[in-house]
Amino acid sequence: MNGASPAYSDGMTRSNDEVAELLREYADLISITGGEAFKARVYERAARSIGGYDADVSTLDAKGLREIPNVGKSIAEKIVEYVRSGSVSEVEALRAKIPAGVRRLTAIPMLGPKTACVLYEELGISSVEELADAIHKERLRDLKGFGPKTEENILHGIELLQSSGERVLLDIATDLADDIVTELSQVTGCRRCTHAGSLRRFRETIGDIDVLAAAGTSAPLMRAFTELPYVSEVIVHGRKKTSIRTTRGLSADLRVVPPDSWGAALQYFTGSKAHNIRTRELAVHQKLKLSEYGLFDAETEEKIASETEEEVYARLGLPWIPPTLREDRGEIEAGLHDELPDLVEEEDIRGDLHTHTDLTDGLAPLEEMVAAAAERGYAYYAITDHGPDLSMQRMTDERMLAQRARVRELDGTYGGKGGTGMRLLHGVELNIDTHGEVDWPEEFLAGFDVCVASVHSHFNQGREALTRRIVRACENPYVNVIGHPTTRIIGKRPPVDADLDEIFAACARTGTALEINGHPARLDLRDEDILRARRHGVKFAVDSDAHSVLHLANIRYGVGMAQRGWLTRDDVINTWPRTRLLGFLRKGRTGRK
DNA sequence: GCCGTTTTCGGCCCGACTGTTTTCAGTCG
Repeated sequence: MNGASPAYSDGMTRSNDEVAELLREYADLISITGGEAFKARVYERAARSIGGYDADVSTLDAKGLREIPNVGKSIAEKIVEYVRSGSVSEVEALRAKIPAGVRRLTAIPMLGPKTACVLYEELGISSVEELADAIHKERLRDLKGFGPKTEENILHGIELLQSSGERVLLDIATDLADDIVTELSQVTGCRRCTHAGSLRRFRETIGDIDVLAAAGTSAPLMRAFTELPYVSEVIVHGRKKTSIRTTRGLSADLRVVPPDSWGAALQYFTGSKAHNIRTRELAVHQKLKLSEYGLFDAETEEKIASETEEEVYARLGLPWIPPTLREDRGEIEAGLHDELPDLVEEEDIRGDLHTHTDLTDGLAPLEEMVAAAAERGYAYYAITDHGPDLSMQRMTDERMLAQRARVRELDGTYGGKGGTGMRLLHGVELNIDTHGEVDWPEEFLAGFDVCVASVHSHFNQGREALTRRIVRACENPYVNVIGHPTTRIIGKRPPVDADLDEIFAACARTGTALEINGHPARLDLRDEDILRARRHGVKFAVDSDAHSVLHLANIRYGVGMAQRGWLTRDDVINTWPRTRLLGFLRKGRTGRK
């Protein structure tokens, strides 16, 4: 419930996303009407499976639908009904009983389905506004279980909801988490401290920061945590767990555990919730019990494993599962069959294929960017400033050729004797115009080592035109990488409405890589699209799209996204040795050296 | 309502914290 809803309205909702949202709503309505809890959970699970399923549910029959995990006879029938008629009678029946505003009440922190149900049935409250009004008129006083403190909490919750702390981007959350971990690590008695939660899993946006610490006594850590300079409010304050709200709009949880529980606690606190439920079920089936304190024999309570994550997973019959896979998207099954992917890691990245300099809209001169890239230990590095189509960048043939000459010189310095061995590629970020054409004719493009091509404008062209436009760019024999393929800006601009499967097929067919852009506001492609593209046999380029020296480090977020898309080194062209990469970049071109 | 190297029926994750209900339900992660 109250999961991550994107801050923008998504123009390209897939049938799967529509169905998933409908099932989530049904699950909430079951909870609110006092239905069986496990039934609601099944619908939530099915919603998640469908959202992450690669085939479009509107193209599947009942038999095909039932192959989706957690989808059985009943849910398959509902999906068929939805695809055929646009609605599901049983969902409509509950909608008729429970106004939409009642479900909305559960978005208030600390107000769940049970409370929403009581408020509606006893007082007829069916919107957040009515609830605030009722509290001010003291109408909640007569209800059993509602005291003055509860009223106060609800009012405060409404305030928070209305000034809603949006989920924040990965870099913002990372900075705050690093800061908290650094501070707490210095507290006397702190044996270990790290961040966990969705940040450790590299989710694209972060709702709150989870920090785990190991210590014999928790009090000094809890105190230090609540006394951090940017704490605006202490939400809960206990011996084992404390939650704060910060002035940076993010809240943070601290859990303190005994040092010998570290592994089990880290496993628990990393999540996801769905992954934890699956691992705990796995434990139950083996007559074990898994909690944040360890893996125990269910009967004797004897502790079996707890010190490291590896041990805990091993005793469940699983290899260690990388945090980026822990979303219950098949990683448990893959682990049981020893079929987990050997994920690409940041150290595997041999070079960045999409970066800018101050020749166009970057901040740093070529020499500084190249020096910083060499510092990162790259084996190769591409400079890809904008072409002339983005006219504000004032690019000309002459400027581009002059940059190339300088790149070749620097390549001699770095790649030659006495250099770091890093080889430079001269590239460009082309603009894909409304017809799928790019900035220069083929003769000029032939001079580049690598061409990234991206959509920068006319995002609302319509699905067919946009799809054709990007497919056309893939078919250009000089275009090697489609940059930030959906052009989304998280929280600001929705992804373009295009037929991604058609684009993925075109990329696979033409030998064009899809970019995984590591800029924290882009993260484009996102994880679910990567999973789908991978099944088409597409290759990927994980890039920083750096416009400054500092932003070269953003490639780590791209790697996080690639891992969430289950990618291995073989899937990512910029992990390849230079000769293999150059072979890929030659694409289908003829007559090129 | 789904699911099965302990089950086609009988199960369905686990613990912390809060407020108020003197023993626990609700919510969260």
